Amino acid sequence: MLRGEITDAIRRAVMQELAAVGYGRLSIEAVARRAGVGKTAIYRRWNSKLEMVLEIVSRVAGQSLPLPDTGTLSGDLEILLRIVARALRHPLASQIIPDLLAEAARNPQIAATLQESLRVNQRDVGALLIGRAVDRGELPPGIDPDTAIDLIVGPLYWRLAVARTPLPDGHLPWMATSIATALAVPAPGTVPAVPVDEIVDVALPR
Amino acid sequence: MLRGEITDAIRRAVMQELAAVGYGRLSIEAVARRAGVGKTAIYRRWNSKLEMVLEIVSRVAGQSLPLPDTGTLSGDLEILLRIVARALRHPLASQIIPDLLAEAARNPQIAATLQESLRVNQRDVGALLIGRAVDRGELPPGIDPDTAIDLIVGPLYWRLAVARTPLPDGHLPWMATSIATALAVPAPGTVPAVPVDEIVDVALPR
DNA sequence: GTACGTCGGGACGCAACCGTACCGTCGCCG
DNA sequence: CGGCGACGGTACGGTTGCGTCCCGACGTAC
Repeated sequence: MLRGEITDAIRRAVMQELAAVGYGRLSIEAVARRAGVGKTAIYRRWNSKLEMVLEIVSRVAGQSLPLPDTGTLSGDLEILLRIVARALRHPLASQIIPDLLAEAARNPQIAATLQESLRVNQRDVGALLIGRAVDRGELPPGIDPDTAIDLIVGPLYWRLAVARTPLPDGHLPWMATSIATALAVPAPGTVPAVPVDEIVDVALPR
Repeated sequence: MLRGEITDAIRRAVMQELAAVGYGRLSIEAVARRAGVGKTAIYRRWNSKLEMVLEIVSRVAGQSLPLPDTGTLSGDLEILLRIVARALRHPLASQIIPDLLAEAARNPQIAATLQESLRVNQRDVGALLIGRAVDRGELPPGIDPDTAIDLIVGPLYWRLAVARTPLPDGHLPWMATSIATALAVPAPGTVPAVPVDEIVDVALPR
């Protein structure tokens, strides 16, 4: 019988170590040291560093969140933004999430796990919000959920997890309405307004 | 006299190694191996792994890009988005950028360097675009450059560097106009009365 | 009270890398 | 043509981590 308190201590230590040094430099010995635990206790539970991290992280990330219907798209968006903002402000999460996402770019297993526990969830949330808005007549039908998620999560993620600039008070409601406005922009005509290919070529030579 | 060809080979190897294993696991020996070079040649040029990476990366990232005036905000945005999209699609850059940004969250030196070579540049670009748009009457004055950057770069960065989902054809023009629309959403509370000084500051960034 | 299994701790051989030092070679500059 | 210096290569001692094994100490269930 593995003792649950020990397992919890290891889990906690992995999250802290992950935040402190990242996945790349995470070592089993450091985790054991931080948890006040023998290496044996870890190897008794997981077979490898990858397996351990994936199990622990996906357990945390896999929780689905309730999204109440506020009656307006921008209201729904504001709630979602608040949830995301709170998550991204968490000292551990704000370090671990970008780190693992970067690692996912080179490790298919991590990518698959995050895909499953994060992205699928997200996509459903996006589809839900849009579905409601379409039903209310706030948005035209036919919006791509992926595109919507880009607009909704992208700016906030950039601000909090990449630029790491603090958010002014009362910023989220503005962001919500401004995203709602952007989502309502209809798909473009076939011809782009400006021929820019040559300019781009000049700016970034091959 | 250090031989420039050797320096170039090392630079190239560092970028490749950075993309392959990330900063955390980057080792001098692996760089030397990949570059076909002795460790001596590396230590003769830089004192540490951090110093080496910072010098090489900031040299690449520090280039400022010309942003022609297309006559409309969405046109300007589309050019900027194309440039960013091309950069984020570059196989090396798309791995290195998220990795270093994640690392920056825990290493102040990396954060400072990236801040200087990337973010400052970006902020100026944002201020430039907005300034033009305000002059044309496309946007109300008083928009925060940081906020604008969030909306402009966030969705695309999320899509290409985080979610890593391919971009549908003709997506960027839509994204540009939809971002332009979002930027025009007035901030809650402070719509009309903006001091002239701020307008000038936004329109003509120093 | 006895037996079993987990516990922390320590030691193992192996591998990778650090940063330095010392080679003999080779190419450039004077 | 001679010398200086950067070159690749190799070896060094030291550190860190791997994954495994064994130990004596608990504690719990029976």
